[in-house]
Amino acid sequence: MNIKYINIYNEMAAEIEKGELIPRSKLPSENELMQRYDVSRDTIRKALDLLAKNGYIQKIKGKGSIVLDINKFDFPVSGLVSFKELAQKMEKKPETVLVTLQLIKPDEMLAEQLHVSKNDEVWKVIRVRKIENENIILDKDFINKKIVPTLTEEICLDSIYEHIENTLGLQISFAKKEITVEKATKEDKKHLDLDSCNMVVVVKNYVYLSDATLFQYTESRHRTDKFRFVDFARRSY
Amino acid sequence: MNIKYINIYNEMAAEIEKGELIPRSKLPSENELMQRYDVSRDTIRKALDLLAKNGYIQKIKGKGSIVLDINKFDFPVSGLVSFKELAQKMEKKPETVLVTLQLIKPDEMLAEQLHVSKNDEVWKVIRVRKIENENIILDKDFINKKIVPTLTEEICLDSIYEHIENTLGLQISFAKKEITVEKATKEDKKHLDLDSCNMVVVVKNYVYLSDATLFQYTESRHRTDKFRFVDFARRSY
DNA sequence: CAGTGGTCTAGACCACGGT
DNA sequence: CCGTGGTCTAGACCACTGA
Repeated sequence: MNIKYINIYNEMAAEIEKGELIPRSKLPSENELMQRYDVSRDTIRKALDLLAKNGYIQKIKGKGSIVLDINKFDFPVSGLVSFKELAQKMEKKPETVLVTLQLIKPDEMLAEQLHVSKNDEVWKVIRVRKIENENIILDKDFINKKIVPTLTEEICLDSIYEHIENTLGLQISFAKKEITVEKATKEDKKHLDLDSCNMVVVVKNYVYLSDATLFQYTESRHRTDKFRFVDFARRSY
Repeated sequence: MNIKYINIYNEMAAEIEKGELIPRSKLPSENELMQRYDVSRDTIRKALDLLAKNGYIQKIKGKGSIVLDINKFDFPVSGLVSFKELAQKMEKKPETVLVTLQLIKPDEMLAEQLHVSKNDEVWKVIRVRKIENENIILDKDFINKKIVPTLTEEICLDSIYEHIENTLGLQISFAKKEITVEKATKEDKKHLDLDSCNMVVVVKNYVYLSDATLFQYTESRHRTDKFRFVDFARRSY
């Protein structure tokens, strides 16, 4: 990227994560940062706004910006502590099993959820996520075939997102999530190692590209004891 | 507020919510909006950035901004569908029962969570939220007495937040949330109408003021069947 | 090509905190 | 009082879209 304020953001975010900028200490003032990076104040402000939005710093009028303690925060990063991150934190190797990969005609409900007609084709991908040989998460993905024409077993076992962004050059832009707790279905019981309680946490995810087209609907069904969602939220009028 | 871009944001957000700006249609261009509101482009862009951040619109380079369908989105607003909002959507009268209101000395864990010393005093507030005569949510609040010196039964039954913002003039700025599913404790069973499963959704909330001081730790324990969390998330580098 | 949004600049004035 | 961040302006150039 050749965008100055994003470069500055990334540099400063890295410094905070590495602990080079000490939590609770003051950041250099905007004027100082202007000189240090040799950019205009507006550019510095854009970088600082990004840092603030993502929970790295807090700006206080008349005083300055202070570094927040991201470790005490148990860092949110992406909102959802995804399967990969979860596995990394537990220092265990994640494993993915592909259960289903097929093209289907959507039923009425799915057609509405994906904003496609009943005659369009949709990829249906079902994967089981394992940690320490236990089946923890059941991922059900539905992807508009018009947007992603081909999908292979390798892509599904690796990362569908990477394929979309890197190979197809599409930009994932925003998503709407919904989290509920539901009774486990027969499908859940079949694929997951559930405890006696038979409840699952269901994360429904509608994912949009940068041109606002909906391209994927995902349902992620988690074992309750392994589920954790962390969120950093700023007030916004 | 006398801040132009926030006024413009509020006006446009209201138009979208009322349906005066039609979903999937194009917004006027930034140039047009500059003239319409008689402000600079930067001001318009700040308003549009806020709209984008909160899921009202999507900006597309080279094309324009389009209005997103917030109804299809089942609108997130504040992230967490709080007790009040939940009750409003169900068109039922919410009811709050105050179980505990006292000053305590924090134990080690709480002292760390609230960043206070063991000799400081902390308000402990426990409330039960009822809908249709069922006990749905158990709210446990711990508030730094240094920041909120007085707390009465009336305030707890109304809204602690309103008291803090309106009466004390403090600004709530950001929060960190964590959502997990846990086995119900004796306290949960005592106060909530649980089903056979005895699980609760636990929402832990660390709330900060605009000067980055932590002033409240809240634990909200929900009956699983009445819990729902909605989130709109934009990608941010 | 013209129009759009994205980035960047330089300068102005304000409200706030602390001296 | 000065230094801080917050708001606002005017103008410039770029990359992208679509005719």
